Amino acid sequence: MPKKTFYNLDKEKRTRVLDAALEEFGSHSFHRATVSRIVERADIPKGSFYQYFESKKDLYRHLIEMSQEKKFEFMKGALEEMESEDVFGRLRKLYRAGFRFAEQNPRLLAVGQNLMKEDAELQEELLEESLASGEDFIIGTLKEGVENDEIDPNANLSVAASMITQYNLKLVDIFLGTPLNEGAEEFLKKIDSMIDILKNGLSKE
Amino acid sequence: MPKKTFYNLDKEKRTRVLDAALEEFGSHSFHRATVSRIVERADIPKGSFYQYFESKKDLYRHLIEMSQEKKFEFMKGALEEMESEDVFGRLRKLYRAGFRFAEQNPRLLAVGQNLMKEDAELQEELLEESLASGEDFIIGTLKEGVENDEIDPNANLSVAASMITQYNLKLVDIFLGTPLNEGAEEFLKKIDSMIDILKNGLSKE
Amino acid sequence: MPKKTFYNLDKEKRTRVLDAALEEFGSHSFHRATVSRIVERADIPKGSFYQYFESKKDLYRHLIEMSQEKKFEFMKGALEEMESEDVFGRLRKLYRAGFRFAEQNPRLLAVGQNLMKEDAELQEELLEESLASGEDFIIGTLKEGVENDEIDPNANLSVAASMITQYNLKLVDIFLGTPLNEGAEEFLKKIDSMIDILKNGLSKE
Amino acid sequence: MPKKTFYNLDKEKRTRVLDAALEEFGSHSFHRATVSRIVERADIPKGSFYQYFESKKDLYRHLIEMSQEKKFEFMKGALEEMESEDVFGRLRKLYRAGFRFAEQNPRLLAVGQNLMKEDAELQEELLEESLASGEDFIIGTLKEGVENDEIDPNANLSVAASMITQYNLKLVDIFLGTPLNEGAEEFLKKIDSMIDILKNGLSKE
DNA sequence: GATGAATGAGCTTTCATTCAT
DNA sequence: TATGAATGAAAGCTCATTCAT
Repeated sequence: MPKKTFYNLDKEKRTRVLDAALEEFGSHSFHRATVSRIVERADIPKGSFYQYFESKKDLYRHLIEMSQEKKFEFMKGALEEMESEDVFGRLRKLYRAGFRFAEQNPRLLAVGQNLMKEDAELQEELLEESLASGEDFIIGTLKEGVENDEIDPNANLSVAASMITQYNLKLVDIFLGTPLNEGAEEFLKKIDSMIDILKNGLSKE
Repeated sequence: MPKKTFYNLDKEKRTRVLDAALEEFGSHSFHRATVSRIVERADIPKGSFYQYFESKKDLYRHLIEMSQEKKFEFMKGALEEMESEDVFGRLRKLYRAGFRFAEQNPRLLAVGQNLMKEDAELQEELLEESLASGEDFIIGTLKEGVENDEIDPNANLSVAASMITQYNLKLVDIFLGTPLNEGAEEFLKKIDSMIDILKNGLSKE
Repeated sequence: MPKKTFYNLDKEKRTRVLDAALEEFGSHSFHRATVSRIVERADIPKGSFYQYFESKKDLYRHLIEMSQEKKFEFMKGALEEMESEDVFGRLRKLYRAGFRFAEQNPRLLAVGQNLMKEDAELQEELLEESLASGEDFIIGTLKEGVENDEIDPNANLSVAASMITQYNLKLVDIFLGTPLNEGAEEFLKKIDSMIDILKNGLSKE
Repeated sequence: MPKKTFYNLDKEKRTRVLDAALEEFGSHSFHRATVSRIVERADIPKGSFYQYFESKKDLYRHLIEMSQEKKFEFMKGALEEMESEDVFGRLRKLYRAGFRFAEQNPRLLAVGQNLMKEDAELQEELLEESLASGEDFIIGTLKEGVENDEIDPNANLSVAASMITQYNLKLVDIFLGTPLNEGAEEFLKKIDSMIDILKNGLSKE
């Protein structure tokens, strides 16, 4: 956790620091990111950095948590209006909500994506249970599909969920411009195509 | 490219160096891998390293290329006997061949997997077109499926191909023991499940 | 010397600061003690610290002087009732009084002991003449023993006095639990043994 | 242990590094000693330091061990010719030998003396059993005195041994010029006086 | 060509003290 | 006078690469 000195900072400076950190951790892995570049970009003395944060990891963890909270907050709305839909309609809405979140918080997305490429060790340390929970949520949703006769009860839901989360990584990479940043339309079409493939692939009959 | 001095080395030494490098780049990302550990493990002087290679990256690039060639060589056989099958049967065989390759070359696999987690920048530099080419091959195969009336011509083949390659990353992670190393059987079952989902998902009608 | 702002503080706060300082300098050498920990423990702002004291050393010096005064005050009583005894009886009482002081002011003792392990430079700066004066007092006492025919006039009193003060350091270390904190009884027995050895060692005949 | 690169250095440079280290650790405690000053004095790049040693502590440990070995080597001779003497004669010779060693290796002495003023933790880590063994050796010698009827069997040998080792610290301080460096004669007289006091103090009758 | 020592920029972190309000 | 953020020099250490023999 950042020290309270950080929260006592005036908002402009706090923002400057967070922006510099997002920029740094969005474009470098945790280990390659440097405090020196962050303080330089934020235009604060290096000593100040350690007045605000315990360590480089402290700041990183803060960013990750911020990102998760923000995304959770954002997704809550989407999740509520999903209730009525069938299971694939819900997944589609979930993805579209994710896309809107990404549009509004591209750097947060980049930080998270970089974390996904880190040591398993670091991931576990920072994400704790939340890593698995993403896939578990998908599996849960698919199970409801089975109960509603939308999904073949013999389908391997665990594999399907992995396919979804893995393809999501690809989407994020694409979104972040790796290798190329396509337009929103193109993007939403990809989401729909994936959902359609899975819908057909898993549906009863 | 390694310098010609490297190729002048007797085979035993060359192997020792490559083995040490595989070990290092298989267990560390490019940036965290150190030349010191490689030369120590290979039991060669540090100066020699730079007689053989231009730089750390030079060796890394060589490993990546070697790995790709070796895999290509290995897959050629599998590809030939795939001719007769239908498209999903071929994909299944492709994956099973990939699995056998992985079993025989786990460290090569690890190096490649680590590269997938690197900076986009580094990936582009080292993989050049070959990154896309893997996906292109899948797309080509799927296209044949369309022509043979096995696949719905309206299906988004590019998305399907991405789903396949992305899920492959997951399989490799599982294979390499992250997060858990399951038995071969379990493994092949996952492959089959994925193929089945896609088969249903993409098939005409 | 502390600034007058320190003396303007209400007693409770002043005590809090001194306690925090005793704790810190009792458990760390001067150089390893940190102002940050002191202000944190005393629950005062860091800026205030420098309102009260010129520097870390200023506070340290104050503590040392306080400690010496307090000990001197304490010992005065013991010294008075020693008059009637022979010289070794007096030394014994001196030590026992020192032991009681230690029991009542263990942290003061620890601070002093830590100082004894500092750079000679720092010691000289802070202790000035008082270092020697302890030994001089012992020598004075021994001289009286010579005059009273209790001590051999040829004995090297300076060496004897050093032996006493040096052994005292050992006792303090033991007392402070380094390497092991024995019971009071054991402790007093050691004092007696030392006195006995010296008594025999120095006595006439 | 220093790395083998250190031992491969030409003697002049190796000496320069060791001299710089002795100078640094002789005049500063382990924690206050800095690698920067050492490399500056030795006139080597900082990177080289870490080619030669694992860490600051590695070098320090080496110095301590060197010092102990050297002293042990030196003392062996003295110990042998002590056989014939009575117990106090032996202690006297021991001290005189120690003094000669000090004269020839004053900086080694200073390093050791600084270590005695360190954290108990650091001492234990670096000295392991050898710390206690010094006092044990003295006790053993005194015990022989008891067996030979030279020492009162009721004497507290443990206290006597502590007095000896503690006074030794004082002697070393004096020798190293803290507070003042006296002549050799004066010095030897102090040793004799201490031995005499103990001899009388412990002798039977 | 082989060797292994030399190099130095850069890393994260600490902390006494000063500054600005 | 009180406050707590600002500061920057300095610490130990790493490592890819170059240099000298």
